[in-house]
Amino acid sequence: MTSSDPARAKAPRRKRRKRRPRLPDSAAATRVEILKSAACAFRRLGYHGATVAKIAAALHMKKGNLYYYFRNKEEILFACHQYSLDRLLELLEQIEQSDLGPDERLRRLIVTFVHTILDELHGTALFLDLEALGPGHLKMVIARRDEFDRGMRLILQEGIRGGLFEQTDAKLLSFAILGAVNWIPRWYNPDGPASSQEIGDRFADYLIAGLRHA
Amino acid sequence: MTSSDPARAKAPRRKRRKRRPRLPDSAAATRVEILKSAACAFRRLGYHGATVAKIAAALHMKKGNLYYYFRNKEEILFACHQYSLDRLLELLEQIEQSDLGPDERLRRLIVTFVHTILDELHGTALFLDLEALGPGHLKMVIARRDEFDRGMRLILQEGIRGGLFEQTDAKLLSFAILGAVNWIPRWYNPDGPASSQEIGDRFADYLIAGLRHA
DNA sequence: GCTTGCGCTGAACGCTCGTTCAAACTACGT
DNA sequence: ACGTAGTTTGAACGAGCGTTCAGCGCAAGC
Repeated sequence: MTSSDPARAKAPRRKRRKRRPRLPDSAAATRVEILKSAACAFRRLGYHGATVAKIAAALHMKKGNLYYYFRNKEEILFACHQYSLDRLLELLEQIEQSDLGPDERLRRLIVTFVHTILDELHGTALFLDLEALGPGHLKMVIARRDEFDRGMRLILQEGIRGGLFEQTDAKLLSFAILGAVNWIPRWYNPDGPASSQEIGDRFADYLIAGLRHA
Repeated sequence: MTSSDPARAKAPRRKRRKRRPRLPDSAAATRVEILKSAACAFRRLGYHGATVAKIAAALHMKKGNLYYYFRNKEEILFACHQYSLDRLLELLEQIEQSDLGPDERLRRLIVTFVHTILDELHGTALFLDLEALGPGHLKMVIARRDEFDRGMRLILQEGIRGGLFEQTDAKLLSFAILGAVNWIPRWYNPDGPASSQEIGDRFADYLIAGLRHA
């Protein structure tokens, strides 16, 4: 017996949601498979360029079947973002609870960020195709993205206040770092000479060196 | 009989080109207006998300009129890339012909790059929506992009060889720099606190500082 | 006033895509 | 063997898109 269904009572906040099919647990693995295929297609072709038929074909499915697992295409995109943000915020929290110094925090953040994006998310650049999200989903994703931004900025400010880093605008710095990292999927080639570990290390070297006092 | 008759016999090399409308000179200004509107829409919505109707509406036109100036949507995208690459390669050549040192070369490249992208191209991130280009156009754009890449890498290698910059992989460095810069349009707000000049300066400070010897 | 050609429009066309759904298939408990 | 719940499919639909084109307004030249 399923225990009491939450949020069934009223929920006057939102428009009446269509009933969710309520999939069994065995479907979870397939859902993730779809997410990976979708993320890959979104990255290569953009949200509107990637058709549901292509996303399904990469898994040897027909497109109709995707609607057994997701309500629509936009929900797939949203789920991709949630999946990525889960990993990244989890990483951030780990670092915040550690007792490392600002430079070591930043290094771990960059190295693991690169590793996560390249190896686990198959090159899903973060913060992509945001405009295709519906207003409600967009708000959620932006809120969590800002949370990550803020965490990174805190590390930078900590380093600046402690005199470890040069005194500059932490906001611009964080944009520069995130830009360099988020751009990686555009040129990364898994069969190329540089491994994800190596890229993460070199990027961390470079991006942290620029912060230090001359 | 496999001779290559360039005129009309069979022309197996290229598909038969449709007649080019050959517009009068007065149309050149409107063409650029369309390019700017299109670039803006492509950036915000992606190539497939930006409809020709929206591109036209921003100029108070109807979509049919765009086909008086361009053969199709893909040609508009291609023209956007050519326009950007013209500016950027022009900038690169200016720098190469100067007698500045590697660090000053790189500074000028970054500062002017940022300024050009933000103020002149209205945030057209370079190398965007490449997958939407036809094979022929794609080849041209990639060739010119590589030319720019190579120019930047040369500056870096020059600095490394001269002992001014730390010894690392120039390719990865150039990717990091281009990523940081190309990501700017994603967060830049023209009405925000930071001007394009200021952003260019701070980015150049940071990105060059990371190269110097410790 | 008439012609000419540029700039532009409205309507129409195919085509592709997202989405729906009834039916079919599969694996398993009884 | 049968029923049932989980999963997949094929076909169909409607909307929206890129593209075409005949034709209209209009300004300049004769």
